[in-house]
Amino acid sequence: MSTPDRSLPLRERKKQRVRRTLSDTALRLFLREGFQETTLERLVDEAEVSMRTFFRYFPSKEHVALAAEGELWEAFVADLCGREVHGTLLAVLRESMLDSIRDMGEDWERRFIATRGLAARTSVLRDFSELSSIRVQRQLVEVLEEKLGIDGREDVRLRLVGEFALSAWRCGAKNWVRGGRQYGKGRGGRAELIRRVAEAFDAIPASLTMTAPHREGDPEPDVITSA
Amino acid sequence: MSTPDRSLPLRERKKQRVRRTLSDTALRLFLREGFQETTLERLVDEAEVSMRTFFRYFPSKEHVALAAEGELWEAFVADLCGREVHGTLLAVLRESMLDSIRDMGEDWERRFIATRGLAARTSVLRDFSELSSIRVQRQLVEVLEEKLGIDGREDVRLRLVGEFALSAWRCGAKNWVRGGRQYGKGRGGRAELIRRVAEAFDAIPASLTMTAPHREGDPEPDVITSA
DNA sequence: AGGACAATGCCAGTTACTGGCACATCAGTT
DNA sequence: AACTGATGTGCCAGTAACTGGCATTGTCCT
Repeated sequence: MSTPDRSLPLRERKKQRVRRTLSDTALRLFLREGFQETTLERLVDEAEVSMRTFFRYFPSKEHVALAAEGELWEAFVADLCGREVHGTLLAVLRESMLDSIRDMGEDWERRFIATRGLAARTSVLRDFSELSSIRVQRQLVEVLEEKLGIDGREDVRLRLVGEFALSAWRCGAKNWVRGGRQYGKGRGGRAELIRRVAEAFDAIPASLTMTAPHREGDPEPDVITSA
Repeated sequence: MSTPDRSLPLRERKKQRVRRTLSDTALRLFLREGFQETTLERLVDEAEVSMRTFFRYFPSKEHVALAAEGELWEAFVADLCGREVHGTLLAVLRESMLDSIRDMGEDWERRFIATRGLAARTSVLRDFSELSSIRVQRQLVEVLEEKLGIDGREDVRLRLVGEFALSAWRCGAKNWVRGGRQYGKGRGGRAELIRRVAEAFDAIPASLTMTAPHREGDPEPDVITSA
């Protein structure tokens, strides 16, 4: 339940505590009673802050539910900003993303797993989560444009690379949730998440040339046409 | 402003007319006064239906604004369902998407352009549009799973292919809007859209191996590492 | 013409979210 | 310790998207 850093000014510590109380309480209530079913009124009552204050910390009900995910994206963008770019851009994004996951605090893992479990059974949160990933992709491209001096509008490839990185994330994360459920506790931790996302990144080249498997009754396939 | 098909039963024609009135009025009002600024009350008043009826036609304010886009996705999924799969999946998706754009009705083009212009200056609509594209991607993968007898959870590549197709769409459409604005009227039509999306599809392979351009002051780049 | 069914309108309610202002709390200064 | 400016919080009243229920109207079929 990590206490705020002692060295920070009192005011700052207090803010962090409020924020944390809100997202923890939210996660607890949402998991127990459902996201849609829990009203914000109930939440702010439980967390003992006014509704007005809630909205000073989170811009929406969805944001507080997926706070852990938001923190990851913040870290990811920050990591990318301070990273030297060598080799293929896709490889850079891959490393940056994996490192970001690795470097999240100890407590983050637990919260993120809960968050994902919640999203898995709440369609509006699934939507919101995917939307967030697209927003991150936009930021990503902006960072790269800045770093490389390329205009993403001139060179389509830049945007595409951004898309692919987040595509890999979405696929990896999706399979991670599923795997976690299937193999019970112990699995489904951070290491497994990293493995899944890396796996998705690595599958990218092969997916481009993927063809329909030959099933009985099908006519003979033509020569493979250009992608 | 295309009148509903004479052969359809009266009831059906009436429904189509209401639907059309709603989306046309919405587009007109939103373009003139802004999406956020126009309340649904104003819209249903203008279209002369009750608010309750509005929600029987469109599940949200966003949906009516982006109705034209929704129609495209509907057509796309339908096209893919009735399509034989030969060659690489990505090529199939590419053709299916381009054909769908080509086959949309005459009137669609005008509405779609307006729709996109609106989305370009309304952040919540941009978000919603991208979210829609992700939803389509989900459907797409389901269709392919069905057709090919592959489980997307077993083979990551399937989901990735779906992601790439819609990535290409997003990039292509984005550049299309920009290009349309830049070169004035005449350009920015359907043919141009198709060209842009095709261009994005074609840039996919090259984007995987894209590296940072060499800028003065940079150290010598290493050998390209594996993606 | 008349019954079945589909679409619409009306009304009253819920809930996420916002602006404005008064009040409280904290940091730095004297 | 009191003073001050800044920063954070609570309260209140409001808006606007969306929903359920039921009576009413319109369309189809025989």
